[in-house]
Amino acid sequence: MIQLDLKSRKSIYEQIVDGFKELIACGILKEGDKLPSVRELASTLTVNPNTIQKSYSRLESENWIYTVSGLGCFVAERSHKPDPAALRSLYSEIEECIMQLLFLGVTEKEILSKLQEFVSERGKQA
Amino acid sequence: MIQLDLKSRKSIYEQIVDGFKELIACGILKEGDKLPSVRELASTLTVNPNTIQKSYSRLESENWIYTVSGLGCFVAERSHKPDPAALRSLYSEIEECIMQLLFLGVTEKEILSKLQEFVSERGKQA
Amino acid sequence: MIQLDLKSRKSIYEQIVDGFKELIACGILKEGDKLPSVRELASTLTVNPNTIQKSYSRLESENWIYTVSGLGCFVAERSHKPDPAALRSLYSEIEECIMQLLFLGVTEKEILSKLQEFVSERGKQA
Amino acid sequence: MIQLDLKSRKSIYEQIVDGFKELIACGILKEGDKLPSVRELASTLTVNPNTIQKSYSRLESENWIYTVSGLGCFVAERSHKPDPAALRSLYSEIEECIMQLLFLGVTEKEILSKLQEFVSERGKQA
DNA sequence: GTGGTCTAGACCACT
DNA sequence: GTGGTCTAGACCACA
Repeated sequence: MIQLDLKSRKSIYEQIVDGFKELIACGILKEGDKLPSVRELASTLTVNPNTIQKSYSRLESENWIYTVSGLGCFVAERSHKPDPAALRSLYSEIEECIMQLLFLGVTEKEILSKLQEFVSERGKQA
Repeated sequence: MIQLDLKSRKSIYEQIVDGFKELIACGILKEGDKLPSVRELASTLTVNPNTIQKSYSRLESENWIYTVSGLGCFVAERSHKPDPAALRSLYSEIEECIMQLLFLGVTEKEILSKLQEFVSERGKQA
Repeated sequence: MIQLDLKSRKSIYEQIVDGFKELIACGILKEGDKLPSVRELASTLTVNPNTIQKSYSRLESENWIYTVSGLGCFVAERSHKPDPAALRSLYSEIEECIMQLLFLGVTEKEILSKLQEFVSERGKQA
Repeated sequence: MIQLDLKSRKSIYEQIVDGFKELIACGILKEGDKLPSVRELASTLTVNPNTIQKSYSRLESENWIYTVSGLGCFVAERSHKPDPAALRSLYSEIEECIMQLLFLGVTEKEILSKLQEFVSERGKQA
């Protein structure tokens, strides 16, 4: 379900957080679905339970999942009043990537067509 | 020239790296321009020279600048054979951001218009 | 009668405890009224009976209800010699909240008007 | 600076979080002040550094402090656009306390005078 | 069984 | 020196 890359500069818990965000955003995990238990995921990823725990509590504090203690963690409902700070941070991350693409010599046209492709592809899934 | 934000989650050295990337990508710093010396920038930003040094090494290893020992650091020429791995990584980072924006409820239209704005803005400068 | 919110950070048993405290404090449940049986409430709320049992024990230990074995749980009489330690703890909890509200930029006036509203609203019900 | 009560039902890290919130809200710690280092506080409170770390990262995610990695943690500036969810949660906590005070037999008048006292006292400090 | 907290002790990146 | 991450292993409260 989630692929870890130990060589990555991203920390393990961050990879897990981003992995779940992706699964949720893609619709593979839907509202109300149960996430694997902390211990279970820890053993499948051969990672310490504390690390999973950290990932889950981060996801919870960012409102991607909610926790029912004693039962497990579940995908939260899609917020319709997104945190503006989160949006700003996502946009600025994209902006920086675009800047670097342009510098690396990719043409405006190429970038735009690729981006449109992403948006329409993902848009369908949602 | 470069604005540091201590409250940012980004480390200082990373902010400096990204700051220079932006200056170069924007065309404010052009091919062959000399960067400030390590000591000079360190005192301007009231930052440890080691931190500046680290930023410069990183920029050099990513081929944004080159070092002439004894003279200083200079902006490298814009590559026209971009590293395909770098491109892929940039695109996938953007893709993930887009996916999250869509999940957060931003419409395809909104995203696309914002992206076009970024691209054309940056495109002019370069 | 009692609304559970699984997404709440509060544990289920705590929500039940607080729910009954509210019903009693509001006067909806009056002195001597019988609470639903453990089994009954468990099935209404689709919750494990152990959880209900725990809530009831907690309410009893805090003197909100009393148990007649074989008959059920009943609302206790309103104490007129409140435990001073309990009062102190409640006041200090309020004090801390007020302090945080002030820090968050809410004006004294706003806070006071809101508090008066709470008190008079609750006061009527009791 | 911070008093731990091991008997409290509050977890240690939560007591530390609330302790710092209080110090900041009271004005004892002002904007830009440095918090004790993780290791230092850990040894003064004879608590594991991880526990302090958790407290600090919680305070950071709630925007009470900001972190400069390699330098330390500092009190953030007072937000003027408070998180409405935070306000709601503070108000509802107060409301519940008031409800219980009323049930315990404290009169409306007593409560209100006590609350006014709190507000005006704290208001002066800020 | 679930999540949550805590300790002990290690290692890394950044300043 | 600073904070941040990770492991190993324990214990608790809740369902």
